[in-house]
Parts: sequence; structure tokens; C-alpha cells
Amino acid sequence: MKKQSSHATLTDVARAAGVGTTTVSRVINGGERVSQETLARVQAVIEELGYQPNQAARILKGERTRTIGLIVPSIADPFFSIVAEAAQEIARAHESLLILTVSNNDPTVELENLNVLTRHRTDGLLFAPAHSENRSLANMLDKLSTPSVTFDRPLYDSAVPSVVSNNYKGAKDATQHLIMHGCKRILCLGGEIDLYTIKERIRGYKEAVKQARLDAIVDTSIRDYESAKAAIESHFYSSNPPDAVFGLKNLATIYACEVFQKLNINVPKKVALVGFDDFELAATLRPSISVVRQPIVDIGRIAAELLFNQLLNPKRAKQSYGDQAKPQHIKLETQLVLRNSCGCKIGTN
Amino acid sequence: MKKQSSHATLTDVARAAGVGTTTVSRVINGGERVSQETLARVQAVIEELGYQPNQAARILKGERTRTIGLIVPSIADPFFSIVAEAAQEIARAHESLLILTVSNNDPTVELENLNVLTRHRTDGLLFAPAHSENRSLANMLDKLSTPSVTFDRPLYDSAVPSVVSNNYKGAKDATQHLIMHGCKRILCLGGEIDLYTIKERIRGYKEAVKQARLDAIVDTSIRDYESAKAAIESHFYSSNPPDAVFGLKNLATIYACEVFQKLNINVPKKVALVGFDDFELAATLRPSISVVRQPIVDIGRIAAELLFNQLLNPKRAKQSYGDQAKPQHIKLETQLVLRNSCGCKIGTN
DNA sequence: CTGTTAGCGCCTTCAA
DNA sequence: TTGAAGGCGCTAACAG
Repeated sequence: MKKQSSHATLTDVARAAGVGTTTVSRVINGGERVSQETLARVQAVIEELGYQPNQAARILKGERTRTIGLIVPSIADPFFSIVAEAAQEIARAHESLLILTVSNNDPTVELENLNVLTRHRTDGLLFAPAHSENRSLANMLDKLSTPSVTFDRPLYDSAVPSVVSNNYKGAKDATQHLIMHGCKRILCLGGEIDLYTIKERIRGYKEAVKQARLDAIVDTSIRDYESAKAAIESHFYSSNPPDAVFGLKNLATIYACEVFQKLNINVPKKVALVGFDDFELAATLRPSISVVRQPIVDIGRIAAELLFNQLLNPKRAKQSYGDQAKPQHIKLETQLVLRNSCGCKIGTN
Repeated sequence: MKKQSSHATLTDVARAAGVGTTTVSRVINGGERVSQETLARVQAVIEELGYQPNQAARILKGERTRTIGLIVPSIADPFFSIVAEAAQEIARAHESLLILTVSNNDPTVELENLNVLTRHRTDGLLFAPAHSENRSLANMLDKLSTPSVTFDRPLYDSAVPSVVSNNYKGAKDATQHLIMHGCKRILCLGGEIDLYTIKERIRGYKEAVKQARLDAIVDTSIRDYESAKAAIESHFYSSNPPDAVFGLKNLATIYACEVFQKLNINVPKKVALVGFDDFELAATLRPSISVVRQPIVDIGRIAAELLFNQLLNPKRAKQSYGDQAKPQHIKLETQLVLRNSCGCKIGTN
């Protein structure tokens, strides 16, 4: 009888094949310096025993763990699930595994995740920081020897590179487009004001209305359909209703669509609409919804590639903040996808 | 100078605190049998050094890895990203990490993932098998000591428990509902005929039309928008066009909507429509789309709970197929969500 | 080409 | 309440 419900070890294989452990080690690591016969025999035993090397033992010997940690606010969110898919693809190309954790945008949970991942000695870390100003997180990561890259949001005052969209310009473009359509009172609608992305988008929106000498009307009270309905009703049943809405994020835009439909407020005749973030069916809704599209796959892919670059070129890895070599901050451009909700007369489909 | 860019070890801590390694070990494992002073001193050193125990070393000592592997066809797919979120939540509750891999429904990739996860000695495995009839996979898993659970699809001829929706009944219900609306020629539209879920849904559809003595019209040629358009055109421009469509999956349904809109075929007057799987905006489209809704979160949650039950009660874990104790196969009921596309006159929103 | 051996970092007896 | 020592499975010298 063998050990109950356990895995075969390299020693087991060596014994069964009548060779030394080194030989087995050589076989599983490419089979260099091993005679054909021995190699075949050992491989047969490996097959028979269903042997798989114990990664933990390798790690202990100083090898890389071949895992990278990914911390996302939510994996059910299409944005982050697409980033995750792209990241895992790159990881796989580098023969690494992706360990997925979810932070809910909670810095405490984020820190916990970070610690667990550290215990597991992930080779690198990919994450969307809950708060971009988080001095203690920044210090911690700079001290940590684990290469890291943030995405969607930067981490200020740290040496951690980032890959984000140009939220500011995307929002400004969208707002200016509405202005070009003649809109005078543009409501900027959303929630989660603490997020870097939202702040940037609001900044872009404000810049655009300011340049056009229009009033900035910002409502960040949206949390769910109900709050969206309440907010929109209060704005549109007022004496001076908006003539356009800029949705700060996906759900805000979708809720706005639904509420307008429910209240029989015609889009785009009565109110023009542009949203941040494209979504499935944006082109199928009537009217079709104009949006600012982020290069989501690129964000995930480039962030992961940046990370593996650090892993493979450790030379620049330990630059600390303050060195003249600044961390790489990549800002990807967004694309304004014009459909009908903004007032454009673009052919359906 | 300390070792370059490496992590502090338990020995480092012990030395710095002027105690033995055993003491430090005790401190990080609850601090029993350690004097207050010593405990405080050691904790201070741990804090100062940013020490985190090396999980690999613990694993080598025989502890659980506190990781579970998740293999999904695609994480960008909303169905699987929701399952993943639910699973990671359960894992977190059990202080475990989720390692995410993507199979693309490719058995070869699936096997690779399985092997990598085995090398990492994940405590358990959660996966949606690419093919439900995969004898070698089944054998492999039965031999493997790693507790596993499949979701969305079972793995036949194996001792691996599963958590799936009642695809058969959901599809049958949907089809019968269309029949109740008076539909006589119901087109069953989709793709990926190899998948368990699709087969089951087709089975349910066929049973329903058979009971009503109607013809079964099944078209599984849908791969993308173009193929959907071609298929629908060929069916609807024929001499005997369908009066209803049953969408076998999300995208098939959505493509159908888009094509009908494009071809100016009125839903539900000209053709009734019910789809399998609910989706964001299904209620917002005009007409709103009636669907069969799966309890996705439950699938992920229950699968993960089943897995941890096995982990915590290893007694029944090693039941092999053929024992009288059959593996647990959980089938969750779906819900027919009636909106307007089927012909129901249900109030909007 | 092949085998022996010494740790990697931690936990767990066993003594003190 | 503390510490010393062995070993988990593997790899990398270092012999043969």
C-alpha cells in the first residue's frame, strides 16, 4: 500500500525506475544528459504513477512560482472580466497561472489579498487600486520585492507602473460632441465619486463645459436603478431641465436609457445621451447608444506584458520612487463611437 | 546587506528577535505558549521586516495549499464570470485562493490546465468540462486525489459531483410557452452542438414540439452575427417560414434580435422569440425579451460549497465510481421570465 | 551519463 | 515558556 490519497514524489519515481533522484529530476526538466533507455524507462514510470512535480518544493528551492496575482474590484463586471481574460492569456503564454482575488474596491480587503498573495510568493501583481491616493499601499509595494503593475487606475506616489485609459480626454470628447449638437444643459450622471476613473471623467466633462461657457451639472448619486430614476426625475421635472446626459459609466447610462423609456422622454429629440464605456447591445437598443469606448483588452494585455517585462528584465525592477527613472505610466486613448442617442443620424447597423 | 530583493524568512525574524525559530513559528500560528513579552517583540520584528510566511514551505510540510483551481471555457463570458465571482467568494470564506484558468472548451488545453493545477497541488478543482463524455478525463480525475466538482456540465462515468441547470426542462418550458401562444413552426437556433447544455436544451425543445405534434426545426449553424443573419434569412425568406424562434443561448438570441430588427421582421407579431439565458438589457430592448433564466450565482456558490464540503469531510471523498454511494449530481431549476417577445402582453418594466 | 548530498523555509516532535 | 533537530520534495553542486 502506498501512502493514502497522496501524490507520487520524485523519490517514488526514482525508486520505481531504479535510478537516482537526480536522473528523474533531469528527465522532468528536459531530459538532458540522460541516456535514451533511462529516459524512456523513467518517463514510463512517471506516466504510470501519474507523477506531477510538486511545485511547492521547486519554489522552496528558489524557483519562480509561475503565478501572478490579479486583484480586481469585481470579476462579474464585464470590464474586469475582459481584463482578466486578457491577462490570463498573457500569463499562460509565459507558462504562469493567474490567481484571482476580488477587492470590492475595499482597501482593507485589498490589503488582505495583497498579503495572501505575498505569502504565496506570486511572481508579480496586477491590480486596480481601490484608491489612487493610498500612501501606505504605495510604500508597501515599493518595499515589496514583487513586481507590480496597476491597471484602470494609477497608484500615486509609487514606483508602480500603470496602464489606464485617457478618461479625461474621452469624457471631454464626449461632452464636446454633445455641445456640438447644440446641447446647453448637459447633466453628468454617475456614482462612485471616489474612483480615479470617475474623477478623471468628471474633470474632462467640466473642462468641456467650461470651455463652452456652460454650466456644469454633476449628479453622482446613482447607485442603482431606483436612485437613477429619482435623480433623473428630479432633474427633468424641474423648471430648467437638461437637454443632454453624459453617463459616467456603463450602468449609469443603461439606467438612464431605462428611465427615459419609462418616463417617455424621447432620446435624442428631448435629451441627447452619450455614455462612458461601450456595452453589448448598445448598438441594438433604439435609439442606439453613442459611447466612449475603452480599449479594454489592450489594458489587460499591456498591463500583463509590462509585468512580465519586469519579471524578465529585473534590472530596472527595483527603481524606487524618486530615482530619475520614473515608472512607466501608459495612457491609452479612447474612441468616441457615434450612434444615434447623441443626435447623430447614423445609419442603423 | 541582506539578500537581494528577497523575502524575509522565519529564521531572519528569529535572529532579529533573538529567539529560536520555534518561537517565531508559534507566534505566527496563534501565539500560544509564548510569553507576552516575547510575543510582542517577535510581532514587532515581523512588522518591521514585513515578514510573510512562505506558503511553499508550509505546503511542503503537508499543509493544504489553500488554493482551489477553477477552469472555465472563458472568463469574459458573463455566465462564467458570475460563477467565478461566486466561487471566489466561497473560497475566500474558507481562506482559500482561486486560481483561474481558461480552457476555450478545448480538451487539450483543459488537460494542460489540469496538470498545471495538479503541480500546484490545489486543494480542489472546480471546472466546466469541455466534453461531458471524456472517459480519459473521468478516469484521471477518479484516480487523482484532488476533490473536484463540475458545474454547468456533468462529467459522465466518473465520481465527480456536478451542479448544473435543468437545461432540458428550461428549454421544454420555453418551447411549450411558445406553443401555448399558438406558434406552429418553432425554429431552434444556436451553435456549439457539442456542449452538454446545448444538447440538453435541444432535447427539451424536441420533446415539447413532439408532444404538440409539431415539426422540429433545428439550426445549429450560428457562430457569429453573419452566420446568424444568413441562417435567419434562409429560414424566413422560405416558402414556409417559422413563426417563432427559440434561442439556444444568449448570443443566438441577441443576434436574432438584431437580425429581425435589421430585416424589419416584427417581434412578436411576425415571429415570437424566447431565449435561453437572461441578459442585461433583455428587459430594456423593445420588445423586451422573454428568457429562461438560470440561477448562475447558485451554480457557482453550490459547486464551491460542495467542493469545500469534500475538503472538510474527506471520509466520502474517495468513493470511486461503482461504489453504491453515487456522486452527488445537483440539478437546479430554471425560471421562465416572461416579457414581450414571446407575445405576452406584460407591462413594460 | 549517473548518483550522493546538502539545503530551500517551515512545522513538529522531543527535550530542557 | 523555550530551543534544537529532522524532514517535507526538489534541484544543484559535486563527485564518480
